[in-house]
Amino acid sequence: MSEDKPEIITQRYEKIQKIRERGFDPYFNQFKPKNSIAEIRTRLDSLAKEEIEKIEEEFSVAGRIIRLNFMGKSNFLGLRDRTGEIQAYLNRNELSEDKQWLLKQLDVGDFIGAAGRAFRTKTNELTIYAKDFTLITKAIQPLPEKWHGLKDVEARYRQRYVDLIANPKAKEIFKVRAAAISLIRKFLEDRGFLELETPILQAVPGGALARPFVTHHNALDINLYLRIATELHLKRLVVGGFERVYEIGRCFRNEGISTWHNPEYTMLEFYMAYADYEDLIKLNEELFPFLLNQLLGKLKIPYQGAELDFTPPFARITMEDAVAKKLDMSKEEIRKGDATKNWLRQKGVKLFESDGWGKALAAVFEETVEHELMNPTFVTQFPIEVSPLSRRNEADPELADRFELIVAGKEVANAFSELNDPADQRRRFEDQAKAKAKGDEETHPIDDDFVRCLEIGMPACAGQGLGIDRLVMLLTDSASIREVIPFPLLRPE
RNA sequence: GGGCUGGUAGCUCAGGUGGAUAGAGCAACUGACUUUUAAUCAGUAGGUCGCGGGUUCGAGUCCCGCCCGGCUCACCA
Repeated sequence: MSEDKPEIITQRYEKIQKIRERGFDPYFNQFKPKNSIAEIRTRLDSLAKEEIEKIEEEFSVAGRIIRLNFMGKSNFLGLRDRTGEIQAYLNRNELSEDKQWLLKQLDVGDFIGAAGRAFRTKTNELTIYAKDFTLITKAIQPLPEKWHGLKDVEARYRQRYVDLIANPKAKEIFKVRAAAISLIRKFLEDRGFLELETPILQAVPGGALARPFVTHHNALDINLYLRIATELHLKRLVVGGFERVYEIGRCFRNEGISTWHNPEYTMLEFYMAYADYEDLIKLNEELFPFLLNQLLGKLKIPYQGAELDFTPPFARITMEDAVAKKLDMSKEEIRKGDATKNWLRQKGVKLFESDGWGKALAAVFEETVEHELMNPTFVTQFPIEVSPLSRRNEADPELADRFELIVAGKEVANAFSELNDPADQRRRFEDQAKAKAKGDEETHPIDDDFVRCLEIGMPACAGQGLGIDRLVMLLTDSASIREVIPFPLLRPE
């Protein structure tokens, strides 16, 4: 309560003092509401004025005051709990002298409890006719302006608790997020998948190509990495006998921040024995329609001014065909690699000495085709060179039985038939090490235990990673990943 | 890191070419009001104009540097 605080804050602290002096507790915790607001609305919303007046039952609600209309003896308070909003009515003449005084101390943002019969006002608004009220929590900070809300993007993320109160859309996004994750669990568990948790702190950060965060364990005096993927541990569980296993968990990548990248993000990975990547294509064509129907009730959804059509089957194209068509190159030219590398050099894309035709193809794809694919599209048959954990295509060992699901120009899922030949896996790791030695900054580290694990024997298997945050962006028409993460990473204040 | 763009009251925003005490709405404070719901009416108060320099008789406004954002490119799942 120093002099430099805004006047309004000082006033509120003084108010709290006065409330205490008058014998009220500004942080009272013994009010137990009997009813949720949604429950009351479900019962009474459809009833007419006369029908409601016949109901003698008293309802008791608690919530945050989101609106105050005090007009002399008649006082209306808009209340919001986790389930909805309802209005309470208080007549000053029916309150004790102390409560009349306390009523005048209330501000938007406070929590109160109130009980009474229901009625409809003359404007037909369902209202709780409260004969008394209880102050539950006094708020100090005023809430943002009532009809513009909190607009300042930085303030919205830094003080998400205010954003959630002031902007209904923000709250809605996180409800959709929670519902989507819940439905994904149901979808997988209905198909016999088991959810297990694998280490976040890892000695070897594998399962993807990305720069990790480093941390240190004091007792063991070793450096550990925050996981960049769950892949290798989940496959270890498949080897151990969990033939259908998944994890929804946080992954961490020490890379740039953008509207599609947050340093920590949530990924679903699942692995399915006796399946191949074609089976996963079918599974995705069930999963996405399931989610969309449950959450939005339709398969064509708006996204940033465009329309995304999730009606299965989704489009399919091989990476080579896509690039060959886009740049008017023959597949033979792509396999030689010179044409794609030249194209990349012309575009100013950095190439490493170790890069082969596969890296070049993948880079060209990302430069040209990827961002143009709006409707969900399976891009299949990735080069082995960029797929160190994927099974080789039987007909063409230069390619992996792999696909990425691209939506709105962004990768939403990545899946493949899993490599389970330990000798091949060791060679792939060694190739990665060679590329690293030649200067490639992003390679997969050698994981000897994982090779040993494959020697124990992993059944034929397919697995997939799916970015939950990006999925929620699509479901909620959000332009930035920060909108769908409650507390996105920001520079400290 | 580059480009563009922003930071003015608790919140949302105004403040051509530099000019006198920096404005509005909401929120707040005082009062009126027995069915309001963007309540209304009368009155009051609230500001290191992101920070630091500079130019000028005079800077919210112009110049330089810095801090913190947003979009975008680069980088990257």
